[in-house]
Amino acid sequence: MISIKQLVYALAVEETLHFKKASEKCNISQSALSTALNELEKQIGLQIFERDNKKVLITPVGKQVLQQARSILLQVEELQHFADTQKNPLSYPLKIGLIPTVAPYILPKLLPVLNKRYPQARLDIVESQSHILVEKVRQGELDTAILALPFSCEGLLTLKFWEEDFYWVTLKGTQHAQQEEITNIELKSCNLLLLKEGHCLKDHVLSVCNRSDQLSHQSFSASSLNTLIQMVLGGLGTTLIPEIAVEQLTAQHTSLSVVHLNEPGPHRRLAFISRPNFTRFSSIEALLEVCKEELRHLQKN
Amino acid sequence: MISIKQLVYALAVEETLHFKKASEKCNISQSALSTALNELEKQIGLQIFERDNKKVLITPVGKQVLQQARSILLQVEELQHFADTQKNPLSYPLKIGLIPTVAPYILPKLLPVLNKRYPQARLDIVESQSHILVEKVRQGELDTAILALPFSCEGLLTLKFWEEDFYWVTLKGTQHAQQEEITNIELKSCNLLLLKEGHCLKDHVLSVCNRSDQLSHQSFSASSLNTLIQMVLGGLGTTLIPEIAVEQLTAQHTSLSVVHLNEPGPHRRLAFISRPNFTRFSSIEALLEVCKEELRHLQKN
DNA sequence: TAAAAATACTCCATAGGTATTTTAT
DNA sequence: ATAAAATACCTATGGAGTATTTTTA
Repeated sequence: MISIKQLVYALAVEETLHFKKASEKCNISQSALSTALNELEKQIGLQIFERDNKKVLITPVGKQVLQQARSILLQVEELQHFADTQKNPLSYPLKIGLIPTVAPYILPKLLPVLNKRYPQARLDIVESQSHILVEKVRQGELDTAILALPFSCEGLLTLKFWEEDFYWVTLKGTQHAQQEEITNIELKSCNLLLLKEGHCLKDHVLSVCNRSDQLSHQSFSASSLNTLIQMVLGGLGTTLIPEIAVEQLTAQHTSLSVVHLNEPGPHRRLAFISRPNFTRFSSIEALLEVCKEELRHLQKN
Repeated sequence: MISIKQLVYALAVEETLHFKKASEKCNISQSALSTALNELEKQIGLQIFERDNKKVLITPVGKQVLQQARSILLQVEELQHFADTQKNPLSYPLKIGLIPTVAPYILPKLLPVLNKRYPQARLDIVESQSHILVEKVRQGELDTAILALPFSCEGLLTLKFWEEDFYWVTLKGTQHAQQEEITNIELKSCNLLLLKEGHCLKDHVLSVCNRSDQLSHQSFSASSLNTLIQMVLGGLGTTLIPEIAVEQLTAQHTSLSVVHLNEPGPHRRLAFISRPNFTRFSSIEALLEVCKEELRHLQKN
C-alpha cells in the first residue's frame, strides 16, 4: 500500500531534484530514500523520476503523480491542523478578509484582546470589497472574512455577530443637526455623500433610505469613511456611517453632529463567512466570540 | 506520522462500530487494530471513538476526523486508479453522460468497438439534458459527458471530436422534397417541428435557422428525435435532425425525403467535457479516439 | 459473568543505516 | 575519474500475532 512517507520523499526530490539533498531534507539516508522511491514507483507501476549519475528529471506522468501527492499531503496536514485547532483554537495563522468599512474600526478592538486571550494567534489580514473577499473565501485563498450583510454568499457559511444602525453625520448648525433622531423623509432634503461603487455600505445606505441609485450620484464619491467625514467637515454635504465607526470618526471633531437614523431594523449585520468544509472552524468560532464580547461593550454606551 | 493504514482501520470501525469485525474486514487481528487506533488517536490528540465493553460510539469530533480521512483515502485511491489508467485506459468504470440527441445514435457505433478494443471497459451511462450533465460533471457525479456545442461549460475541459450538419426531413411529395439542398429561406415556409424546451438541439436548430424563439412554438413539441420523425410521418410537419441520427431514423421509412440544410458552418459540434483535474483523463482520451474513428466512417458516405 | 477492548509479550517484516558497487559522463 | 544513484547487507523499530487481563453493563 502507498504510504504517506513515500509521498513526502517524492515531493522532497521534486523540490531538490537531487536524491542526497532530498534525503537530508527528510532526515534519512540517501539509500533509504532511494529504496523508498523505487518501492513507490513499483507500487504505482509508473516512473516518476528519470535519474542518472548527473541529473534527476521528472517524467510527464510523474508531474501528475506529484501533483496528486501534494494534494494528498495537504489534506493530511489539514487533518493535523484541524486536530490541533480543536484543542487549541488559532494554533495556525488564519487568513482573514475584512471590508474597508469594518477593518479599521473593529481591528483596534479585536487585536489587543485576541493577543491577550490567544497569544499564539496570528491573523493574515486582507482588506477588500465584499465580492472579492467572497471569491477568495470560495477559492480557499482566505479562510474566512468579515462582511456586512445582506450580501449574496451562496454556498458559504455565515455567522452573524453584530447588528448595527446607521448614524447621520452633519455639521452643527445645519438643519436637523440638533435632533435626537432623523427620519428617511427628513434625509431627502440633505445632500448625502456616499462611498463609490463597489462598497457594500453604499448599497446598504441606499436600501435603508429607500432611495434609488440615481438620486445619490455625487460628483465626488469617496473610497473611505474617513474621506467622507473630511468632506462633511469641508461643508460638501452630509453622510451616513455605521455605529461601529462613529466613535473613531467623530470623537475628535467637535463641529460635527451625529444623529441616529430612525428607520426600523438593524441597518446592516456583520458576519463571518467561510467554506462549509473549512476544517479549522474552531479558530473562527474563537474569533467570533471575541468579536461578540468586544462589540457588546460598544452597545452598552 | 499519521499513516494511511490507520485511516483505513478507523473507517472500518466507523462502518462496523465493532473492533473485532473491523479487524476482520482489514485482515488483521483485533489487537493490531486496537493498538493502531490508539496510536492514531494519540498522534492527533483527539478521541475518535468512545468504546466500552458493549458498544462503540463515534465522538462528534471523530465524525469530522473520519470525514477528512475518507476524503484522503479517496484521493489515494484516485492516485492508484490514475496510475493504472495510464498503463491501461478504461481500467475502471467511467461514469459518462450523454444528451438524448446523441446517445441512441452514437452508442451502437461506440459500444461494440469499445468492447473489442478494451474488453475490460465499463461505462456507467446517464442520459440527460446538457445543463444537468454539466452540473453532474462539475460535482464529480460524472467523470465525463458528451455534449453538443455551443453550450456554456465554463471551467470545464472540452474535447471536440465531431462536427456535423443538420438535415431536413419531410414527406416525399411535399414542396422542396426532391431538392439536393434546402436553404434557410425555403425553410421559412415549412412547418418546423422542434424538440421541447431544454434540449440543446432546439436551440442549435433555431440558431442555425436564424429564427426567433416565438416563430417556432409548436403545440406538440416532442422530447425525442424519434417522436419528431413519427410526427413527420403523420403529416404534422417537417423537422431538422443531425447527421449522426439520419441513418437510424430514416433508413426504414421510404416515404421520407432527407435534404441537406444548406447553411454554412458545422451546425453543431460533439465534444467530451470533463473537470480539468480529473485524473483518469487517459480513459477519456481512449474513448475519444474510438469515437473519432467510428464517426470518420460515417463521414465517408 | 460475559462480551469486548486493552495490554503483555513475542516475532518478524521492513524501514532505515553503513558500506560498497554500478553507471554514465 | 567522479559524482550520484542503486544495491548488498545489517540492525532495530514497530506492526501484527497469540494469549491474557481489564472493564463495565
